[in-house]
Amino acid sequence: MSELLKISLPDGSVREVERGATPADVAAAIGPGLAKAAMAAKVDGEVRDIMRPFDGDAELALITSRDEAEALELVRHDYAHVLAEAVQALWPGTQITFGPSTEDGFYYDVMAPEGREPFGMDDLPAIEEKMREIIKADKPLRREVWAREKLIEKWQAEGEAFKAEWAAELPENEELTVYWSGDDWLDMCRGPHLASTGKLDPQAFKLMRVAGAYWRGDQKNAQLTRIYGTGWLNKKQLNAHLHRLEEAGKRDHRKLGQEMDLFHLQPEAQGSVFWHPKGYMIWRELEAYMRRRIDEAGYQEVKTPQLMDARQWQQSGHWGKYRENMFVVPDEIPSTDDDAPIVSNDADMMALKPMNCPAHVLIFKQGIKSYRDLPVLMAEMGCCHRNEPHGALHGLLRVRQMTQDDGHIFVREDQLVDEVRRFCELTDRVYKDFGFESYAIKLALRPEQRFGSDEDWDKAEDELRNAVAEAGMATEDYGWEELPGEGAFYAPKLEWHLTDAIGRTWQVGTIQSDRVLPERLDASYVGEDGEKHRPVMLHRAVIGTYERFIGILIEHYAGKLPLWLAPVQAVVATIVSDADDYAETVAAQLRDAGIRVETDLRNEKINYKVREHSLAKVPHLLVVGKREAEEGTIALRRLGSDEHQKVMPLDEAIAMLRDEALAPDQRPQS
RNA sequence: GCUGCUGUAGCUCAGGGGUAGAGCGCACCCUUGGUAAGGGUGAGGUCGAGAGUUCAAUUCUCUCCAGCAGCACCA
Repeated sequence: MSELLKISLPDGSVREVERGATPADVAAAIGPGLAKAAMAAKVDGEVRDIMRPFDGDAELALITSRDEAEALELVRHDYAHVLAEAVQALWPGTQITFGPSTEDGFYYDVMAPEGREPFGMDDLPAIEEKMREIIKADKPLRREVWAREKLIEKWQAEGEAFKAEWAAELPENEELTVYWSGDDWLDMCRGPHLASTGKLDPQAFKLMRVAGAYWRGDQKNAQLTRIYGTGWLNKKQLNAHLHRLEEAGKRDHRKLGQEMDLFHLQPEAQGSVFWHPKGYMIWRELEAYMRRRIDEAGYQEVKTPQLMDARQWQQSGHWGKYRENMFVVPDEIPSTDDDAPIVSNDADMMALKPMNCPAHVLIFKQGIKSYRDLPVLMAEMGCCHRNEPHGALHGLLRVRQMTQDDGHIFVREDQLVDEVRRFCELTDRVYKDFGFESYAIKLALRPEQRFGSDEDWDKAEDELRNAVAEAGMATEDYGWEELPGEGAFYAPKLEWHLTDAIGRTWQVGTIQSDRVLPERLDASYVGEDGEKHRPVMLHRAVIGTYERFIGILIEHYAGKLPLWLAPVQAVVATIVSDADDYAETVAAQLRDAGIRVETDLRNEKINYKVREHSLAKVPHLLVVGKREAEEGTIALRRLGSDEHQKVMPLDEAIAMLRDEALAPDQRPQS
């Protein structure tokens, strides 16, 4: 057997190296520049330490900072380890658990020593300082394979209960590795890592915040302190990231909602929105648009009760599986006697609806349905209440009173896939109308807590999978992914996700195929054979809820809503008070043409008015002075336009604005 | 719900054991100005709520409430 190994490089060349050689040796043989730049190695497609010897002949690609995705992943993982080492150096007795890289940085979950409070923001500067020390010490990171028993023993001896538990539970066939940092600290880790801590840039990371996180993501377990950081290849990248965060903060719908006077929230109605006139105008336009879209798609709109008796919710199954999230109301006249309880202990219960589905089944059940009547497409702008945990509430994106663009499609088995596919097309059309060029579709599979047989779930999951495939959307372009355990208790879900200003994704659209509820509420139709059959019920929403969707729209457009959605579409601003009468005329004519217009006749300079309305994100500013009043023109200034103004006859301006203010579905097809 | 941070004028924020400040906004006055802040005067605050320590608390301590970030949960 030859002692020389054949290492093929990306350029096709092959180098021979001694057994025991490492990718670092190859890099050094190629040139000192590469030796310095090489961070890790891709050996037969697997990213490995640059100091780890080859196992045999291999294909090798060296990873440098030019392979940005891989390089970032490596440094972030290393920052996480340095973070853990720093925390233990500062506070001996701290337990360490788990610390991966993330989208833009890293975190490490730790448990403060017994008797010490969880780490807080005040501790971060000291940790950062210690991390810099460790980086500057340029400690070699050395990989070793350990026997499981030895590893568990070590963790137990050091009081690392979490690590010990984890080491014991790693799969039998997995090789357990540790990484030494210098000679005095080690962590159990699969790797890979850089050759030494000194490869990190001490100025390219920043600890961002601390938060609680449950051990293994389970609320029943101990809560650890998660220390988050952002980490980059160099300081320039770090600063660019911090700048991006700042910019994203400016798009926050809560901030814009206040600045633009769209809505507010207050403690007396936690999680429920006070829509101001301007914010509600967006809602009205959105609702009108959705009505046109669902009319066109063949839905019939209904309206169903807010309050229903607990018995109804018991029958639908919500009482058993969803009660924690429901607002329950006693069905009793409240006592006005100061000495008596407001309601008796055994009052009958009602509940505000958390979903519209049971009520829609009740409508479906009125009268007898023939197989010819199916599919029945029922829609409701359904206002629902869900008793969400306080910590979950988030502006418009997570509320307790929400209005869904809900709908239920009752189908025969043979119609199911086709209807799901049609729905995929509807969502695509709607999202594109709002300029969402990319979104993600995910399939949430059966959860642990569920109704129905495994066969039904197999079938339901397959149907959704197939429908998306038929629509051509089960691809990477659509972020296609399956999420085990994430489905609703009654059905698997297809989910459509959009992204907010700082990159968090939110579910908006969904469709779920459900055989449970029609069964529980005994919905049926008469088939061709004259027998009773169960319809399948598709629960679906396109924009999800008006609250969330408007929140996402505000962030998506950074407040600069397209003309058709803008609450104030135009402002007529005067330069001199002599033009006041003319400005009123202009505004009146625009109003007659259906444009939402305001006048600004204040005793202020035009500069001031331009600035103010620009900041208020009014799409069009119509400036009128003496000249325009005499000539019957206006000077139009568009928000965000480079050209300053365009003087045009009033008629022309009105016709133009009227055309531009049409919703996407009302525009002539080009 | 859990962990951490925060709560001072309509908004953004400074301050600090002895009853409170700025800028913007608002009101009034002067100014009629041609495309991103003209000038002046003035009004406006139980310093999130409650309790404790103190001669004295907006400031220190505790409890609660709310907001923010994350976790868990979810549209």
